[in-house]
Amino acid sequence: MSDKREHILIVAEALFGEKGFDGTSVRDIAQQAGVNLAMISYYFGSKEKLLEAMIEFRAMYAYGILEELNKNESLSPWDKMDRLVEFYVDRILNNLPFHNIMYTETGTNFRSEEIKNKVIAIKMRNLDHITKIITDGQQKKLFRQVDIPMTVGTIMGTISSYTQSRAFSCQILAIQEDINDESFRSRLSVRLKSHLKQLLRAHLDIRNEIEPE
Amino acid sequence: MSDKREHILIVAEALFGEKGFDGTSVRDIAQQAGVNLAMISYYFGSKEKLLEAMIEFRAMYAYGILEELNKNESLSPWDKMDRLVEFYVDRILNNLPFHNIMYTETGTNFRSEEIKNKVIAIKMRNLDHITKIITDGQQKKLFRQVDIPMTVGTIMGTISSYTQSRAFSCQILAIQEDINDESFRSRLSVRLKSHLKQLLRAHLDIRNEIEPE
DNA sequence: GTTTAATTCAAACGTTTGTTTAATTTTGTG
DNA sequence: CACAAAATTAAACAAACGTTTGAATTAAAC
Repeated sequence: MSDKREHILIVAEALFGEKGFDGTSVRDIAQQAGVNLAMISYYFGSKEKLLEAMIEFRAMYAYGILEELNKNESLSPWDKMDRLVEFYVDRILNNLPFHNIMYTETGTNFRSEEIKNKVIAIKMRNLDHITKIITDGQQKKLFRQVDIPMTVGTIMGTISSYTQSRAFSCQILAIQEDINDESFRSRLSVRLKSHLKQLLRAHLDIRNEIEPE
Repeated sequence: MSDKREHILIVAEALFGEKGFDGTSVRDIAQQAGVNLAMISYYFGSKEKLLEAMIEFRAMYAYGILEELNKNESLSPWDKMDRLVEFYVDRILNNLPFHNIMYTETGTNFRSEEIKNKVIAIKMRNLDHITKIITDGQQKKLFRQVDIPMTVGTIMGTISSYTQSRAFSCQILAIQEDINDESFRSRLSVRLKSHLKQLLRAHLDIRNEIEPE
């Protein structure tokens, strides 16, 4: 992939993440990227194809890491869950613009069938990996019976609920608003990881099986 | 509020929820509502003010219910948490279009300072109510020490992660896609409530306090 | 019934939108 | 250097955008 093409993708990612797909014009992108307006059509064909290319571009990002985690025999299911939490929090916080796009632009109706299929494929892959870890823990009599897709929704949803708006998160979490982005992400990261680990430990522990009332 | 004004608001809500604020034109709204294009400016002043009016309109919605729940002395903290889950799941599933707008349109940068303040005010109010319930449970030695704002994020985030896209949710939850909206919401409701109650029971129970390692 | 205010309307306003064109410059190749 | 392909440009395109206008209609008040 040419440098310029990639540069446009990264600039567009920041703009889409900030102002949304419909809220960003191709002129915005061209100007911010320092290229001629016509280059977007030239490289991608259309604005929508650009979004598609962006998803393709970022989807490659995490391939392998989860596979590796799953195959690692030396880690207990508990360790794997902890690492899973760390992986997702880090990945999302380090790719906030793209995550915001996924979060925002995949609403009720997807922009195109291609985009819809790509996004769903990514999410299904995630679900598969987490499912393997949890069922493994269940077979080893460490984890109790839980609704696995819902548990995945809880992990992703908790992270997402604090990555959509800085102003909002600072207010709720009592973080001063004027710290820089790096510090904000770092504080949010610590807090999310610690909460999610504690939450999942209680949620999954077989000793916390609900007694029939 | 005049009938026509309210009718425009409801139509706009459905459209914004489906196609986003920027993705919906005032002409779309006018046509769908069966009113003249100029009536939107006439009633609301502008498209953005319409969104503001919509938030105002819906924000009134839940006032009182949470206050009542909190004051109810006959309910245990556990009961209150269960009712809280039911309340939020029901409220969000019964107002999916509006919830999608809040979910989508309050991204990194809000559309205006007024809207930002309104939305944050609503969320802070929610946080306050849940905080009261949880701290009450802690004082009664039923709940353990948890990160309350994060716990709220978990509740809201879990629900939101399955209300953004029907296609996606059906796929993940293994629900056939061709059932009607009513049935979909009903099945999702049951599953969300059961998962969240089980999750929070384990998460909050003081008997699940983490032993220092 | 007359007058005043509120509502509705078709039409037009000036911008901005995504995309295309056709000419020009740059680059790579023999 | 010469030539073809790729990259870049300014300009223009039609369509869609949010908003405003001013006349026409309806409703309310006296």
